[in-house]
Amino acid sequence: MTAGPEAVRAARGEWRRSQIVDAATALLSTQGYHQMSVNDLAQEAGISVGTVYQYVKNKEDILLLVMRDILEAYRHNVPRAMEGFDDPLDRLSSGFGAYCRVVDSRRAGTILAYRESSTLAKDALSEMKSLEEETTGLLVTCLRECVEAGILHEHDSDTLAWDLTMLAHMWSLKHWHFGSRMSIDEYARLQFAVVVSAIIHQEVTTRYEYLARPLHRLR
Amino acid sequence: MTAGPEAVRAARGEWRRSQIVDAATALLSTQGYHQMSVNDLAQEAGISVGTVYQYVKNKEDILLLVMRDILEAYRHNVPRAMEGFDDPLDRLSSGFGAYCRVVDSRRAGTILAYRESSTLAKDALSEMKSLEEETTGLLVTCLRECVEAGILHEHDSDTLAWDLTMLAHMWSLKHWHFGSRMSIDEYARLQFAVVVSAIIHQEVTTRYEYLARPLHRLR
Amino acid sequence: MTAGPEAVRAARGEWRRSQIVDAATALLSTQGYHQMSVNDLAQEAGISVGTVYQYVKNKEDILLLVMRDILEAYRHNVPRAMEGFDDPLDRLSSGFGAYCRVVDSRRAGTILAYRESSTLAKDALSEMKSLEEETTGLLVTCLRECVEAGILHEHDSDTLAWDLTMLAHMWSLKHWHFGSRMSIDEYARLQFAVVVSAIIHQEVTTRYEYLARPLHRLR
Amino acid sequence: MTAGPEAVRAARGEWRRSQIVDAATALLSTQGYHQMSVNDLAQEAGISVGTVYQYVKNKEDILLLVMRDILEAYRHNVPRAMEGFDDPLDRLSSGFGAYCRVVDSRRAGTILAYRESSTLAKDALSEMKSLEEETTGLLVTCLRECVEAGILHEHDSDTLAWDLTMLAHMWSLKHWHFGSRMSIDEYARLQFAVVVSAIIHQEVTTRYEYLARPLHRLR
DNA sequence: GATGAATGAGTTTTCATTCAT
DNA sequence: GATGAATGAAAACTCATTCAT
Repeated sequence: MTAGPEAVRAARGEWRRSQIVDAATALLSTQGYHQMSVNDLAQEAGISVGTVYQYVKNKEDILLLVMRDILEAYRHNVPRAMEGFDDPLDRLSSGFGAYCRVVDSRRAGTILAYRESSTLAKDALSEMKSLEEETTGLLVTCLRECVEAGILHEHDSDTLAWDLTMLAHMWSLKHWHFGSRMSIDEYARLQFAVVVSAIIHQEVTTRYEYLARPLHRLR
Repeated sequence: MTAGPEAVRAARGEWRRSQIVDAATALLSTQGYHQMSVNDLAQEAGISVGTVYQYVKNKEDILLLVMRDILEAYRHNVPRAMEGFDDPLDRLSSGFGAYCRVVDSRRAGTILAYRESSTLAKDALSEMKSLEEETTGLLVTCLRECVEAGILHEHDSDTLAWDLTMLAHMWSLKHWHFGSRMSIDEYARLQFAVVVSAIIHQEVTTRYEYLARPLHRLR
Repeated sequence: MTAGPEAVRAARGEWRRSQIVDAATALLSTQGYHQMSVNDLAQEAGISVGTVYQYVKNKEDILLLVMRDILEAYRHNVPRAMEGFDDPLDRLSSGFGAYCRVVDSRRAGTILAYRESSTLAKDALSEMKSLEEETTGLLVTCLRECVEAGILHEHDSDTLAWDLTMLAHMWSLKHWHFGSRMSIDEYARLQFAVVVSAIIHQEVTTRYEYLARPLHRLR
Repeated sequence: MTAGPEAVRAARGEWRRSQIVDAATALLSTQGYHQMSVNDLAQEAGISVGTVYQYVKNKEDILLLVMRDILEAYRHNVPRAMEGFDDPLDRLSSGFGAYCRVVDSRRAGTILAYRESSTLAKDALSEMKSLEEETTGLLVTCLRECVEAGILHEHDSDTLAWDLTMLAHMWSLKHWHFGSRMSIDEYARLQFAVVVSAIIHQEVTTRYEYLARPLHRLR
């Protein structure tokens, strides 16, 4: 069962592109996008400039590849982590935890997304935004379900979903502060508790203590 | 009482530098630091390139000037807003509000700080970090005082202070989302409530309802 | 009578080279030599770059092939058109007509010869020049025969032969002007009349009216 | 009477641009446009690349400058040479002579116009064409006046004007042939005679023998 | 002190050519 | 013989910085 030549080509393309993404991520974490020359990138990736341009349209395309890689990781891991939970707050917690773990696994890339999104052309930027909104949308939905289930108070779900997202990103953005003080799982649990305890119904706090235990009892 | 020639020089320097900061801020809000050429900047400022370089060592120096301008605004406005309150939670609320208003008044600059910090040289970067920590430190102190006063539960004050800072910055970072939905004052009040209601003592909620009213009653 | 393997190889070579010339001619008519990449050429020819380089030393070689193709067409068609005429002016007219028709059939190539001759290396250039002089030489000879036959006045045959050549090329070079106004045969007849009527003996004008009818009676 | 700073700037611009045109003409006469790198050009002109780009938008702009220089020379010299003649055939002769002398003075540029016109963008090309047509138009008008004055037979003035133009250009295009055999003035007289004697009225040939002496009596 | 023309190192991108499969 | 991915030298162009006026 031999694969056709297009399959081979596609596979090589994937491989090359991942080489490029890896090298770019490595370089971009220590320097800015503008500081990184394509020649440097090629060297880091162990290939020639010409080869880079065989798999990438522009330098901007490299950025796009890196950012798409992160956003795709969200899009893949977050929904998967939310499957199989009947309780909406459990679901939310699991989703947020997954989100944080993706952030942790691509810290450089997350920072990049903040730093360089203005570099992207109009349509690339809106592609990125809609990918981001897709994942945030899952959190919004889940928050609404918690309200319907009587777990959380009526509130501005949009804002709180963005708060969760932002606090997850903060793990990257302020990693120089948090990295040495706690693990990503502790961080996720802590920040989840901050947001949720602000809106949880008094009556169910005990039931969900394992998720959103009052902060003063977390440690 | 004539000022010496050095005083004249210093004053002119101040003036020129503020011209430069203003022009840079204007340009940087629509384009990145790397997209902004020093020629553009000079034109925007209405002076010549040569003059720019008379008051600035580098292009990086311009960035530094702009960022320092913001951080100085924090350093000046936040403490001033915290003066004259006996109650530590009132003080915290007022400080956070001031912080948010500075963020609002220099939205472009705030984004800049995230985008371009990697551009800065080592020592410039740590100067910026220590300026930022100085202001965050005020919030940390205040949170501790709230704990001592029995208003807030014992908690990780560092983390929560950074949460407050981060959520303030979020007004800039996600302004495309929030800008059209609420005013900066509503935003400040909302986010303050989120963080504080997570750790406020049950017994004092009523007393501080004007500050940290449960979210479901905020609107 | 089986052909030896070298014969097979030579035949394949011919075929490949003609593929290349055809593709090159097609591309060169819409874009310049420098704008045409060897990859484009290979694609147009339906073969791979590697194969192109198996039958061609350089990119310049491709240019040479195309130009040689035109000059060979002159070398082949012009003498053939001049065969079988007793009268030297008839012969000249037929030769010039054939020359014009070759120009018309390879308009792109003719322009190319003007555009890109500076691209050719020294020896390639002189090869081209001597091929061109070979054909022009036929016209020179014929003009001289006309003089000997008492049809044309004594004149500078070299110059007039080049005039004829140049005016033939002009059909390509200014095709945007002439293309829509007359056919190639009308054009050939017109220009032939211009040159010949300048030197024809008064006494024979009537005899040759079918060839070099005074311009004012041409239409 | 001091000139304003804009005047100074404009003058410098003129000077720089003429430096660039001169250097470009020199290089382009020995190599093609594509072979000429902007770095080479700058070196030849004795200035830096940066300076070149301060006075020129693109590399294509350089080509444009060179070609415009020639076409402007036609536009200036040809009408001037045609002034002050009552007789239209005298006028035509003088205009053609001037045209040929411009060709001679910018031989490299004339070849360039043939070689590189396809390199120009659409609108630049049509600017060039209309400049060329402007000058050719003068010849067309003059030919028509000769017809009206009963000097020349009714004929296709457009075609003959282009023939004159083409034959003038030929002095550049085939200079390797003609350059060593005659002067530009002899050449102009010869080619003028070729074209005109094809259409001159029998009755006036004697009158204009100084202009269009039958070719067999030219030498 | 102010100006802005000049500089040239450095960046992105292309493409002729090679060579392992 | 045929393929086409890989190469890297070379080109156009930019822009931070300097310095003569």
